[in-house]
Amino acid sequence: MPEDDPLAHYPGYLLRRASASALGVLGRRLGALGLRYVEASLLMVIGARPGLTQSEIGRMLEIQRANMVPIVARLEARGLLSRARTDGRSQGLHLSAAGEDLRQAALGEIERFETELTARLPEGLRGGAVDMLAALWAAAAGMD
Amino acid sequence: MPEDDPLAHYPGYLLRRASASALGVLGRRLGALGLRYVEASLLMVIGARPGLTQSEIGRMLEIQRANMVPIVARLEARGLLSRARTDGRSQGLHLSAAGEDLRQAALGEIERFETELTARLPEGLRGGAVDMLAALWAAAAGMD
DNA sequence: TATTGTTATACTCTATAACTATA
DNA sequence: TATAGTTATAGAGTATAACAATA
Repeated sequence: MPEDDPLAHYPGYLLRRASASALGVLGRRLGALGLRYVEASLLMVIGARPGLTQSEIGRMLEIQRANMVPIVARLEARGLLSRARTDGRSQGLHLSAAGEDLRQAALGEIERFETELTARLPEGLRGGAVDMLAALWAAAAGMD
Repeated sequence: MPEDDPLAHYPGYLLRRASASALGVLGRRLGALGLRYVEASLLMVIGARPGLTQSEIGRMLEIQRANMVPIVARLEARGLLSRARTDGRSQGLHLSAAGEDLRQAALGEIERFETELTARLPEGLRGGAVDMLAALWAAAAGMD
């Protein structure tokens, strides 16, 4: 955006600024539902694939086991999810009715956000954003 | 990337994952130079536009005044930059010789990173990444 | 009154090491 | 030996409120 910003031609920088800007907006909207971004992500994943353990979800979202603990505990304390032992050490996560309601509300916000973001892109770029971002993710992940 | 990730079609999510992945790689490379990402950004900006104050740089990079203080102090303590009063309350920032050397080393890493990231994109997407990211940034910033 | 630099503080996210109990 | 969940802790990044000096 600002043409006097000497970093504006670097994709890493642009990725960071675009991400911070987008997540800021979405985070504030989810905050109105009482959810942080990461909490909404968990509701989405558990809703789509009930029974996953928190370790499995952590691997999927690249959140470490230790850092999953307070996130899941917070959602459980609010009665949004329940744990079902599948194993002496594993517990599958499932949404409660309240969790499912909140998941749908969050999904509505996320889809409204996606629609609005896409609508604000120049016409020629609208169709390709998701593919480009997926490709950038794959490219960066491959550099590890 | 993972087709069993139910969030993989949302640009906000992809932006976050791509950004985290890319910045992780670049951050580790800059770390080998003894720099954090935000410190390297400051070296770039001051190198390109010497004399800017830390408040001005903060506005450019969306870092708040209060949070600029320890960043600038750290770079100054390492002898990478100096402050020149321009005003009773303002101080323009300039790179020292060591700061300029480190800036060039960091720039080399950043450009190597950019080249490698771009090379890892599918051919058809290589040319459009920067424009797409700039458009996404502008779109998200406009939603504030 | 507004701005610069600053201090203090708190919250979120992320990272590591270690423990326990199960497999 | 490896894994799931957990605890504790430290490092970053980010946010707000307030103050002194200056414009």
